[in-house]
Amino acid sequence: MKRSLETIVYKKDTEALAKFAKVLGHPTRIAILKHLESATCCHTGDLVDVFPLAQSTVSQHLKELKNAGLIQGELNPPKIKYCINQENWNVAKKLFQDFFD
Amino acid sequence: MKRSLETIVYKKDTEALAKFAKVLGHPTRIAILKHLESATCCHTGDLVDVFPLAQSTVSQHLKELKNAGLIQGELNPPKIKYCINQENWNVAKKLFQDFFD
DNA sequence: AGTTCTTATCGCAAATGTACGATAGGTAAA
DNA sequence: TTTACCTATCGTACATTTGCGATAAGAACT
Repeated sequence: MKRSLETIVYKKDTEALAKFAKVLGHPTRIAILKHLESATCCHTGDLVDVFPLAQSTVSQHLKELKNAGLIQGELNPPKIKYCINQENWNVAKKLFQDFFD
Repeated sequence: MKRSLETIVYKKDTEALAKFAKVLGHPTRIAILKHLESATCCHTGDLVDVFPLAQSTVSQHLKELKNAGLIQGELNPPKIKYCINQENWNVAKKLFQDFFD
């Protein structure tokens, strides 16, 4: 990508909203989140069973959701239990609410 | 991308939400939409002045927003006036609202 | 120690996204 | 018709994303 020299700086809210939107911009991740909402919590393996995707692929999506802060995983050896991160979920919710008027 | 043979089919709402989110997943496009919200309408040239981006790049972002249905352009020769497409805007709004509880 | 179970990470391939300059297209006015 | 203006599209380069299989990492049990 030929980029201009300086990176464009946007308002914090704009950056934050775009970051959340980007992570939501894939149907699998939306579906994972919906699943986590309804199931309260679940393990990676459960999700691998739900989607016709490789385990590594599901794990990657979970990683991105975790990086964005939308989910969190707590150890429950040898499994990991993933849940919605309610705090950041509300942050994202508010950003979208404000954006859409 | 080595893909599995069959494409995964998601629920309609999931697909639609992901599509909107994807388009919102870039700070420039968020900023463009915010600008269009406040200015009611504006021309491509105005946006080119606002962002330190090439005219072709801005045009490309506008095209994606148009493809997603979030904006529409009406001819106002030799300029084009871009506005929020309120109908689809409301569709997106509702999808995000429902998603976030 | 080794075994098993679960999940993360690595390395690769292919697709998609982002940005630019250059060029084309379309309209209005000279 | 030529000129000027505004916008879209083309072609290109590089970055990022997506997906897979293979491998590593960690904990619990034998």
